[in-house]
Amino acid sequence: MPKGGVTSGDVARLARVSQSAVSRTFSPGGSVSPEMRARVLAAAQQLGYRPNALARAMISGRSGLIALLVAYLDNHFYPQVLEMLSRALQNRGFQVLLFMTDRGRQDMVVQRMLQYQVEGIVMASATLSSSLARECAKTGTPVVLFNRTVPGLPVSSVTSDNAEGGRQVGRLLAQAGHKRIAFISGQEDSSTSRDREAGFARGLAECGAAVFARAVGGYTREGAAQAVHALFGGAVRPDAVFVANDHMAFAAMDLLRGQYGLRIPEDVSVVGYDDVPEAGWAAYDLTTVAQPGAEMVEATVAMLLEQVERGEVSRRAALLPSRLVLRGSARLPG
Amino acid sequence: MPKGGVTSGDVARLARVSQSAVSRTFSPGGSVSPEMRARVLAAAQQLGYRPNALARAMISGRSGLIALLVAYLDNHFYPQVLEMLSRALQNRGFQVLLFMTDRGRQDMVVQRMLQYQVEGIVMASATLSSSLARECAKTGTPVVLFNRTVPGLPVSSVTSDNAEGGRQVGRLLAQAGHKRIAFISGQEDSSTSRDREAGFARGLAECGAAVFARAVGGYTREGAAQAVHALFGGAVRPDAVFVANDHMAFAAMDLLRGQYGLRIPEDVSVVGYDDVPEAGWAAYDLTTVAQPGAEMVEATVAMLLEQVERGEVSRRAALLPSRLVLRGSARLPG
DNA sequence: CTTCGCGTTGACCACGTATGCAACCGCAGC
DNA sequence: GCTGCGGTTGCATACGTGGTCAACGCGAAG
Repeated sequence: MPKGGVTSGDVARLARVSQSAVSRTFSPGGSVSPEMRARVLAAAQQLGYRPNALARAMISGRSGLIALLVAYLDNHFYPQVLEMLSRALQNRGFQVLLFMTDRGRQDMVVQRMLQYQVEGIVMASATLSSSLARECAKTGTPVVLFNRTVPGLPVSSVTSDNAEGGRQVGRLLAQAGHKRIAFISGQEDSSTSRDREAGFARGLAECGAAVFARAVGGYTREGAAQAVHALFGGAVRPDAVFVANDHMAFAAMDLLRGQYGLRIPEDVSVVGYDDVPEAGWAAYDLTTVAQPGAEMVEATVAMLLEQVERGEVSRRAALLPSRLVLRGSARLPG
Repeated sequence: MPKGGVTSGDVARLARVSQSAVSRTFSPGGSVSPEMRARVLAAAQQLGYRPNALARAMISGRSGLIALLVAYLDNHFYPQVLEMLSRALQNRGFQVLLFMTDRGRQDMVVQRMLQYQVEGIVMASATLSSSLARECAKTGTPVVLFNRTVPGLPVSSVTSDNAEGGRQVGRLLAQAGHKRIAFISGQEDSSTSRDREAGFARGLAECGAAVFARAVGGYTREGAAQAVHALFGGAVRPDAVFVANDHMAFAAMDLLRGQYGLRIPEDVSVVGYDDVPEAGWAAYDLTTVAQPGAEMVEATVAMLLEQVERGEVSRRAALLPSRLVLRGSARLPG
């Protein structure tokens, strides 16, 4: 029962070479003659040697670990992103250390990440306090906010153009002739929700329209349900709703059709945001704004790894274009 | 620019104590006098000291890392599991190292996990070759298969009672008076799909019925669509379908309603498996078999950590009860 | 006053690997 | 034949921490 402990020394002894030779054989760019390399590899193969990544990280100062912080996976945009991010980092030789925010203990989580000497941090659907950002900057650990911005922090961010996406939705609904256009927000303090709403209002204004009513959905199904009740429980109902993300839009559609007996889009148009896979499913067929998930992931990885390679944190922001996807849940202009 | 390098030695120098004292202060159970502990903590606070988890792992032989291997996150059962597993392990002081299977390079992935000295491995929706299983056993790394079994391997597994779940579905559909009951399988080589199908056939047989037709769905939406075409493209159509998981069932329902113009459950009953959140959404309202995700996660964590604590791998299997959830997508008996 | 014992502390080594440095070898140029 | 040089190799050290062991101080018991 060798408790997993075959070391470079063991390989060296079997191959009758020095431990340095083994190390050089497994480090790219090491100066090793072909015959020695062959002997070392043969011995390593025989013993089932595997370099200890932790020891390597200690001496080289490069752990190869990237921390990934996620708040929740209910919104299916994030599992998609998680999968793509993980694959991309894996292909570039990095490992993903996954953290789920435990509300309130967010600072603890970041401490744990730094204890593990992660080389970079990606925060998706999670906020970073300014004190934590400073702490990361002090240790030289680059941070990239995914799908979120926090002005004034020494961290980078990758987002899609939420304002422009919202604006296009506003123009679409106004030009389709809707008269009472409502908005269901996400979390009020999130930059995505604010930007989408601001763009939405601008798009409406450009067409001489304005927001008829608004309610807070908080990015949850329950919140969306309450928002729908608030907007549709009164005497005069909206004839169109822009919901801050698809996840809430599905809840809203279920409720509008099931409980309020409304037809979509005949009685009310519904537009979402994200273009998660379910938006394309026949049961919802949701008109929405597509976030360029793949491009956002690619930008995140590029931005993060560039800082890792250069060894210094910088503060950049990538803003990727979003795209309106017309489906059947909203009336079309003309 | 102190490149993140404040060590226990730095703290010791500032507090005018030995490095051992700092180590003892941060190791639970260390013999330290109150005043020394206070001085050390003050110095650590002042310098922003954070113990290096990698160095600690090297000397203690306990990395605190658990590898989590996932194949895909399209099926929303897995994001849920991922979130719960991650939270549970996090709360017990372990960190999750996430890996996505890159088809074909699965052995490489396991090698990487072992290089990082993970203390345990959870494989969800991913298979383990027998050679890899032996390699893990050799290093003393416990492995738990989640929602999958592979007989004959020296690894543990946690599943729900797929056979019993399938049996209940069989009885339900037979007793509801359906005459042409079809089945859409998942991946043919997966234990979940095989068990569900076997139980399903048994449940039907108990009521004097039998499977009318079957097709392979492969656990993907595309595969499910092809299966639906295969089953419903002919002259005589099934009047009930048991789909091996919810993810495919949604695709089937979309197609049956949209393309075949069938009403659910009046023209055809549809039953799924997993009880993912969308199954409860009004647009689908899917009768399905609930897998006890929370309990499965709890069992996985308990089983894995028990082996980690005891320091030896064992081969156990947990089989948790599943529960039929009656909703509106299938006719009821009587 | 001596001795014993307990609680605390520090010097030292180990974990497994990467790397600077010196030593070594062989070969070409003079 | 001697010198110099490029390519290899081994020795020793460092990374940051946990644990072992001996030393130390101090109070209590004899």
